[in-house]
Amino acid sequence: MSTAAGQSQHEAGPARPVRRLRRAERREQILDAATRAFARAGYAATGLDDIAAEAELTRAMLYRHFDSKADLYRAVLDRACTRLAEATGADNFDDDAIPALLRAAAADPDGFRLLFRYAAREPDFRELIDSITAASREVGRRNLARVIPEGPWLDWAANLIPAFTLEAVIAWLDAGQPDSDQAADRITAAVHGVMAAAHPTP
Amino acid sequence: MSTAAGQSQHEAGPARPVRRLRRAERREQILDAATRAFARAGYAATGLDDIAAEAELTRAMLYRHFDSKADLYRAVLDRACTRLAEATGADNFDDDAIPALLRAAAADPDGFRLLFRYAAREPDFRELIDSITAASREVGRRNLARVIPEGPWLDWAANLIPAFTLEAVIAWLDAGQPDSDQAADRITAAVHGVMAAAHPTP
DNA sequence: TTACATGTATACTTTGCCTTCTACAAGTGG
DNA sequence: CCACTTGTAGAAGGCAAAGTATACATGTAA
Repeated sequence: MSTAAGQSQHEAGPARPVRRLRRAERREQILDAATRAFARAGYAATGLDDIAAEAELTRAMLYRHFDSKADLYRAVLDRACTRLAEATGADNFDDDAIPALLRAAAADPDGFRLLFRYAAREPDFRELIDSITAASREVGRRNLARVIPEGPWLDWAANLIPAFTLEAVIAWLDAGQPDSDQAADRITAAVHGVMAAAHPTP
Repeated sequence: MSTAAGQSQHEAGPARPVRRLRRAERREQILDAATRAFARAGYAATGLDDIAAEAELTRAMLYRHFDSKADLYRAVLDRACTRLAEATGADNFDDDAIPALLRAAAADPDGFRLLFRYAAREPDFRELIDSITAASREVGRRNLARVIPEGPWLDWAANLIPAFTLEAVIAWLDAGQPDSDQAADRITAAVHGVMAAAHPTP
């Protein structure tokens, strides 16, 4: 029976026809799946089996596209960083900064969450997004330095405001991305509120 | 030479006299060290060797006090939760909530950071602090429900405000814990700023 | 001084998961 | 038809870190 005419896999069900993709497309599809999988639990807590399952492939295929788990993760993070940079543009924190962030987050929610909820806290990979976070902190600090004197409170505000902005964007994703124009207004207002509170005294 | 009269350890240096503690105290000291070690990189990225080194003990001793790495981690988190609950009191988010949070964070900075920077994102242990975060979200939601209509924006604000408060406290720890009274004022003001921004229209 | 709790030191086993390898099946294009 | 690519299936291999075991040293208290 089983050795008769070679049936595809395990003779289960109506024999799904096996999706074939060309190399470059499969690579992208794997990156998509890996982004989703990693975004659920971070690097360490995500096994290659989870990723393979998410991509509906075997583990072996992952190794035909990436040298190692770390390599795959780096590729995922790199792509997410690139997309983020593209979607936000080289905009140096002018008034369009927050709408740009929202666009970026909406364009790649899993990548966004992965970058800022997990990768930012993973010692081995933090460096990959440090350029971004360091830049935003620096810009924030320069803006704040006009109204807050040098000292621990400036440090506090300069760290807090970018972190808060990201939290607000992620909370917006979690809330189902309602009305992005309104979201931009609310987040902008909230950031101003935090900045006002960061002042020493009125 | 080396086999002469049994010298304590490896004949290195002036033979540190070996700190002996009674079981309960050693346990606490291990929990302290483990809290510091885990607070640097989270559960997965911290080895038992890191903890042993931090505690200035051998790995073997860790197993005389805890059954496993997971058991040790749970003990660390439990203690941090307990301390947090004690330091904040059962105060249901009245005006003293933020000063209480600052007191708690100052009393156990490593535990505080560990709970909210790492444990909150670790699938296997998230449950241990969920009672806390869920409660704070719920209280926040009830307060907000008076000024924000039911819907995604209420969800957004109810998630964001507790997260923001914690970020603000951690940023205060990172900034060197300057003047906790002023910190309470600024964070309270900032929270109000965020709440104001969360309203639909002025 | 004897018994025990606390500690060091180090070698060993186990386990989980990444990683590699082999064998085979089936679409695709020249 | 044939070479090539893309795919499955599953068995080993290998390694790092968790966990176990044994032997010995030394304060402390009955």
